Amino acid sequence: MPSVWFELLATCPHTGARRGRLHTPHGMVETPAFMPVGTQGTVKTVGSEDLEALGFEQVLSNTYHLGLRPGSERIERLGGLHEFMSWKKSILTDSGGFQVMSLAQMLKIDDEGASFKSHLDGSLLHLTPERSIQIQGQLGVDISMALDQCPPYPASRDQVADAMRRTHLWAPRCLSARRQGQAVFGIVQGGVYEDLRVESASVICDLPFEGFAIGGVSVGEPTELQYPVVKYAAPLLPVNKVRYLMGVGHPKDILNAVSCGIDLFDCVLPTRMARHHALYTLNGRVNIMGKKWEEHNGPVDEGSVFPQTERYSAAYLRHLFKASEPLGARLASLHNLGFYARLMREIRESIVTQSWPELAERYRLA
RNA sequence: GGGGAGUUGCCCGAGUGGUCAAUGGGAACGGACUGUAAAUCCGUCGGCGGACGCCUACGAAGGUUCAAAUCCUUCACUCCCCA
Repeated sequence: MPSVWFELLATCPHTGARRGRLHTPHGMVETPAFMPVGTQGTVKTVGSEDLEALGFEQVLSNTYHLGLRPGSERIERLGGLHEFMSWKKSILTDSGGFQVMSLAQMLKIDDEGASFKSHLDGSLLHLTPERSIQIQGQLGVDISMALDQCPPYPASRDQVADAMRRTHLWAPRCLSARRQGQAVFGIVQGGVYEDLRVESASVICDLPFEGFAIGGVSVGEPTELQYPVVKYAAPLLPVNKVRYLMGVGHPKDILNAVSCGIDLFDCVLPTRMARHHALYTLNGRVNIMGKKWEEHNGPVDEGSVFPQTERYSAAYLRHLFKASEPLGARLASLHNLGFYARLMREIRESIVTQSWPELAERYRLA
């Protein structure tokens, strides 16, 4: 048995939704699942004990950022990333592929790899597929992502095809660079072009990865373009392996993708929105800085989510943000992560109880 | 009592004759954010009207000038120094 494997428990008869379990060295992840994003080994403003209390079973962290600071060798000497951030459950790391896009202006890329000029001090970080996998191995995470080239949106078909070709070139090199027992997920590229997605899936899914991801979405394309990609790309991935949609997304995007057969998600939205004073509720996103909350002496979201945040009034939360008190960002982060945790829990239940339409209706405004 | 500095839009603060409804900050109000260089970025911010514009504004009142936040006179208030 490989260190990471997927167990499909049920499939929704009406949609493509799947209920499953992702088994990792640091425990089981009930899917569909959402991973909070902890780029620098921390889900901003919340601690590992909070993530446990919220019920998350896997977090995402980042190869590029941790490789640069404090360095993967140091983290390895300190006992690995789990030990470093005192997180006992599963960790998946992004390979740095997203930074190939987001930090493109300080990057040189060729078939060999990507050379970053560090955003911290200008020093050079050479990220090859081998080095990316090596760093993730040193971090000791449960799941490493293959290094890919994630093209931005908009990008020409030629650029997308070129990024895909390079991603395919790198995929086998990632597999041969892994440590004994290191699980690696492959990434399908191809942008918004169906034929490229088909080609990419056939290449990537032919390789012995432990799981498969759809990359290159949620990079700025409109929803009307993202949904079709997920719809035709998800079924191209093996049924018996976990399917991960990278970087998604809004609650409605997650609902859509689950119904297309996606099992795993990550997104900065709940935590970033929280720091930008936006709170998720079943009635839509709320800007807690808004004047209307000035004297609202009750929680923003009645009947919400995380007891630790429900005790605080909207007026108080607004005040914390107005006064730039860090507690505001923290409470809002807990609130939003609580919202996402509940969303995923209800998604999992709905697949089993076959109450998908009711669920979709419940989150209609979210 | 004598000498000096000052009073600008919600606040701080530039501006010393026309290009000023007035630079910059902050506050306030609104918006964006999807594998995090993001507790960030963008917009509005005297009133009315679509733009052009008109009205009211730079302590108060008068004056000089084609033209004043800017120059002169008086008054009010604030701060500093010397007695």
